[in-house]
Amino acid sequence: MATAVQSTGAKRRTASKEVRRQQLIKATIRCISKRGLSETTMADVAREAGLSQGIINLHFQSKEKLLLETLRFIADDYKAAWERALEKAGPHAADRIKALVALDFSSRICERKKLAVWFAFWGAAKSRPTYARLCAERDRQYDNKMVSLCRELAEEGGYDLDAEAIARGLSAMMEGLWLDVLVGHEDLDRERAHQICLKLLATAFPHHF
Amino acid sequence: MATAVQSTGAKRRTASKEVRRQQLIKATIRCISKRGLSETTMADVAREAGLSQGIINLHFQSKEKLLLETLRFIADDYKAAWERALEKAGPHAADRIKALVALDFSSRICERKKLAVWFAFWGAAKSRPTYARLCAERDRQYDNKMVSLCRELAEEGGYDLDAEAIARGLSAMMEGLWLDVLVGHEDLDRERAHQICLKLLATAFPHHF
DNA sequence: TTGATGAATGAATGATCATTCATTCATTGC
DNA sequence: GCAATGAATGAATGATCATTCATTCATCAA
Repeated sequence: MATAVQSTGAKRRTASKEVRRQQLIKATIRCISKRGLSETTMADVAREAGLSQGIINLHFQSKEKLLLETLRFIADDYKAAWERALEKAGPHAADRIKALVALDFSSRICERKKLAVWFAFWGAAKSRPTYARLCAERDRQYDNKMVSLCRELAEEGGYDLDAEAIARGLSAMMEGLWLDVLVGHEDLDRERAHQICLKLLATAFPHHF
Repeated sequence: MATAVQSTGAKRRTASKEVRRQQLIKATIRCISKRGLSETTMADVAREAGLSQGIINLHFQSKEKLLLETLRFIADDYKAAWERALEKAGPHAADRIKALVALDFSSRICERKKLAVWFAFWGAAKSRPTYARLCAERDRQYDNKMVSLCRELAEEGGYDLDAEAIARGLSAMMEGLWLDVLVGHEDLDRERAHQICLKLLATAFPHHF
């Protein structure tokens, strides 16, 4: 049985499971960012993907599972992005922190479309333990990395401060700035938000930023 | 025509418009924090308030209007709380900033029930311009106050830093920490979150914190 | 006491939506 | 070609929900 992934873009009416699932998840992201999480219907997603009504239940069994897979997808996407950013960055802790901050305000990550999806899920997290678990896991891995980088920099630079507090504060600040970018604040664009984070780093690690 | 507000707690079957509206808004907050925004039905709210099906349409015309009034209510409540906190605080900028930060992590404001409501609305904001406008307005007033306090402190203390960046960064950090408190992070409670903010202030304004 | 006013009820209505499934269609191995 | 396999369709179903409104009930002024 051939489960090989078909090359995209073909006009085949049938495609492999994996191709269809990706296609539907991406359509879901577009719908959520346009309409919101609860206003997104199965029919919307199917139409957005150019497919028929029943297709989602065929591939995901239920709407709930589609939404979960969508959350998993953007979480994995984000994780892959920061891991790649760390690979590209130099070996020095300061550069690595700089790379993570720059990534969070890059056009690839900090676009209103994607932010809308994150906050849609965060907003539903309290009453959906499954979402909360996934989101918490994402945060945990990222925060751990940030904490260890800040510790490294503090030690290496001879700074006397609570590195864990700085790291967690920085992570939180970035999420808060995302919210500000999303919710309005015409005077707060990605550039300015990025600057604000660098200012925090400059007061904490004056020799390095 | 008597529009006087009835004393609360009475067992009268009928009550003034204002009393009923408050009662329904508070029931809505409880429902949203339990069930989530979109999972909250009119029947849920009416039941939670101990009243009948049709009551909400009688007092608010539509579900949409009920939700809007609920958002307006918690925004006003928050604003009143920080204005009161400022009145109680001393005249010095450092004390006033300290009071605002303490408030955000007080049990009265930083409880998962209320945070859940805030994030439910923020999560829907992208696709509901009316929510976004209300939320943005809340932030704008608060941020302005915080910026002017940080400027004052910077000047008074002879600090050489971008006071606006510190202020906006601090506001954002508090929102981000709320999210972390809400979404999981067993190791992050209100106390620890409060500490983290104070650490930021201590690195920015070392003579005052 | 009575009649008028308006608050409150809850059964009925109709709209929206997730889900199902009988059927159609494309692909592949023989 | 010719099954056989499984992807895709979309009309039909049933559940959930906001909203309506005819009716009941409480209050108060005369």
